[in-house]
Amino acid sequence: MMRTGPPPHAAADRAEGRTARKRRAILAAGTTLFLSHGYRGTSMDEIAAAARVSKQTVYKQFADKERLFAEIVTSTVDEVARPVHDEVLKLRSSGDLEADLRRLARKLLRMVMQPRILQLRRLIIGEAARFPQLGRTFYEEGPGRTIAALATVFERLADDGVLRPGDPRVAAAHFNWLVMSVPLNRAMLLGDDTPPATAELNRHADAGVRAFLAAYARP
Amino acid sequence: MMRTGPPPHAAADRAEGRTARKRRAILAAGTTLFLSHGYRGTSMDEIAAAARVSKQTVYKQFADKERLFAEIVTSTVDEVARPVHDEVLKLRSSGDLEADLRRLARKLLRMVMQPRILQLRRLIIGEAARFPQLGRTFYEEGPGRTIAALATVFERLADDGVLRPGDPRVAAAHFNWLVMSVPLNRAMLLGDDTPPATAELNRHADAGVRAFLAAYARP
Amino acid sequence: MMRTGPPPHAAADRAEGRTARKRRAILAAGTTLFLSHGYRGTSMDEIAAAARVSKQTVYKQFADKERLFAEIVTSTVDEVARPVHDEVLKLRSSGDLEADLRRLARKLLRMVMQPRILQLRRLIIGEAARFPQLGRTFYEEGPGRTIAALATVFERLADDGVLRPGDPRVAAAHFNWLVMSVPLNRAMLLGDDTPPATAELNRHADAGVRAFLAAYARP
Amino acid sequence: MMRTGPPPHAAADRAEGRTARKRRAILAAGTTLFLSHGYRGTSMDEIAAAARVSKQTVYKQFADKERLFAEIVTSTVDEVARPVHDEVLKLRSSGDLEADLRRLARKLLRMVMQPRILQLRRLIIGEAARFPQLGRTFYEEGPGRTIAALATVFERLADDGVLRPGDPRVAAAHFNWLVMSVPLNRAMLLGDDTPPATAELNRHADAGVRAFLAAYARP
DNA sequence: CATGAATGAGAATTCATTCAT
DNA sequence: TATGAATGAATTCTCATTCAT
Repeated sequence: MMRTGPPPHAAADRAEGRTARKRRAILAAGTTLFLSHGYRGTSMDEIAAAARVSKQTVYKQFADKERLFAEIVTSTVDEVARPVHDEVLKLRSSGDLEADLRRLARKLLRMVMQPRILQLRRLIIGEAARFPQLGRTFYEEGPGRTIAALATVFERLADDGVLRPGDPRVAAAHFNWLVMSVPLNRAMLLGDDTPPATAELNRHADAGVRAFLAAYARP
Repeated sequence: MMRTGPPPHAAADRAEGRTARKRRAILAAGTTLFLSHGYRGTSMDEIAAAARVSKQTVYKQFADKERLFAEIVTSTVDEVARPVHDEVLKLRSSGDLEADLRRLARKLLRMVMQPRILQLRRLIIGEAARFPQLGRTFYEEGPGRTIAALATVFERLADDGVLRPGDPRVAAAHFNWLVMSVPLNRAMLLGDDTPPATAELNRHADAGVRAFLAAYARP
Repeated sequence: MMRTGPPPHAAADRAEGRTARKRRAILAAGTTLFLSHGYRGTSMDEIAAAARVSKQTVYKQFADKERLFAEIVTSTVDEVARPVHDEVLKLRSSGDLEADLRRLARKLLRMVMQPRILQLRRLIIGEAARFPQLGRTFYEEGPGRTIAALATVFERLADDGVLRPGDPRVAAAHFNWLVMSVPLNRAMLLGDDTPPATAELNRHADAGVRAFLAAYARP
Repeated sequence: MMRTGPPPHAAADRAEGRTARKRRAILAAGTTLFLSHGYRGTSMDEIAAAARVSKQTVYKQFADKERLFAEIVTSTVDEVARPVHDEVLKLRSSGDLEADLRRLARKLLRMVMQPRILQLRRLIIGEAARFPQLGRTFYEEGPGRTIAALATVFERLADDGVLRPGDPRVAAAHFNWLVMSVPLNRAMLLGDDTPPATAELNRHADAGVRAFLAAYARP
């Protein structure tokens, strides 16, 4: 938001900004509505009204509902996947592996259990038949990327003799799902997006890490 | 409703049977359609047509679409959950724990990855916001029940010194998701319901069992 | 309209008749509207309203607008083409060829210049790009059939030495268009469907016949 | 419109030229679109987009869609009618009347069967109810003018004893339609604008001329 | 009781035309 | 003057549900 350099002409800025601003408003309104009422449960009328924009403007910016949906989902995936992945990349061995993994697991779990991500996951799963590409994108940018990054780390730890030898991708996947599966599946199915108490999430994370280390750490 | 004269048993039976048959036809048609096109993607017209029944008949049997949907999902959950649970109950220690768990894991995974169950899970997740009760039912009759049954078994195994002591419900949940999470999450998101080759599923099951035993078996 | 034979059950008749009656009302309303405002100039709403029928009923009977249009045009073509063709078939040599042809020409021209047929032809030509099949049908059932029937007659007349030898289909086409082209093209383009006075039409018909005989009759 | 200061000729010229160029672009785009999709099948948006011009510019130049359409059709009629009429005017008796008429007939028929003219005729006929004036213009500048010019020629030929005496306008109309009707009506109805092979057109033209001469030439 | 029709609303999308910048 | 947004209605088609026969 901080501008360095010469300020552009005010008029041009306002002119160019208006379209962009409307576009962003449409995306924001659509995101909220799609996430909470699903693809078919959201009408283009509602989106236009929520964005305080005419229906024509919506259709001028996005060819049709499918494409608006795809764009919204894709960009939301990007938006929510990035911080998760960043967290994985921050993993550094400090000597105390359990503490490190526990910190990571807690962080990841808390992120993944955010209402927005739960809704997004539910939305994508519910529309996977109609929009398989979106599911693929979510998988690759989400769990796929996390597991791949963890695998790289675990491979080094195995080389260093900290973890047992074996396919690091299997270990990574097991780590990921040991930490997340219990609360995540529960949330997916129960439709309750208010995140559980941090303490509870931590318990799940810690239990997962404990099982993971018992299975994969060098004795 | 009042019958005068001798009720011809055969006729009454046939009459009642016809109603029941139509009811079943509606449920069957609705199941197929809801599973493949979702709640909003399926119209009452389509269901009536597919069941070769008039719309009035549908509305005579089921108050409205929501109730028809709920009944269909509930009974489908029952139908698919029972064999899974039966499988868990068959678990008996034969002395070779790894072989026993492996057999169970393979069996469970193959069941859970059936197209019908994948579709059902997706349907329920996608509609969890509108029909939270259905998600709860699915959870309780599905993973919840499996994990609870496993927990009972694992508790005994811990008492017998075969498994390490600890909360058996955590162990059961970890077992369940170690076996299923990788292929299940992939299938949920990729929207591909053609089940993976048995060999591949077996690999996932076996890897899950191996990790589970490494983590939870008494050394 | 006269009924011979046993009158059907009143109830069944009324019941079966209702759907058929509505269907006919839709076709009638659609015919009028399409003929006078064209395909795009007529809305399904208008048709339903004019037929005093709900939109649903229209869509239950006809899958979509295109198919309703095709059905209407096809059946109107049948309806208007039959009497024209019947007229051609009535042609009999009475010894006075000129009188026979003149009578036929006048009859045909008067029929072809009926407002309904002019409108139909205009409608089909205007939509020929979108509905080429309809144009083909009109051509085959209309001019095509007339010319083919005339060709058969002319062939016999040539064999009898009344007409000059030569391709009878060319002679038939020339007869047809010599009689019709002048008033027909004028009407097509001027958009005026009030038929010219009979006297004027007769002049066109007679002039066409005269030219035809001068060209094709044995001297 | 009032210019103050020294008018930079170049700039003014460029400015005026730009407007004119845009106007021509709009006309060109509209012509293509109207000819191929009809009046109602073409939107002002499409025209503006195809002309690479803003919608405002279109409305600045043409009051509304009807007027734009009328202008386009009128000018297209002018454009396509002129060469046809020029051809008629070139008719000179070379002593061999049949050869002269045959050459003219072939030329005329080939012109009239150009895709652009077929489309234009279809467009005008299809919209004759809404835009009768356009049909009148087309008729007068097209067949009307051709026939009138031919009539002048035929009158002289009759005076010279080459053609039989009689109303030269009737002879001219018969000539015109004997040559054109068969392929033209076929094309109008079948909606196929790819012109028939020249050889086929020539056959139609020659057959028309032959019949015309048999009917109208002095023996 | 079951069929077809009706209802009344709402979906996505498009249109011609006009403001506002 | 020209651009994008807005308007406001219309179009095709579908839906869940309810009468009427």
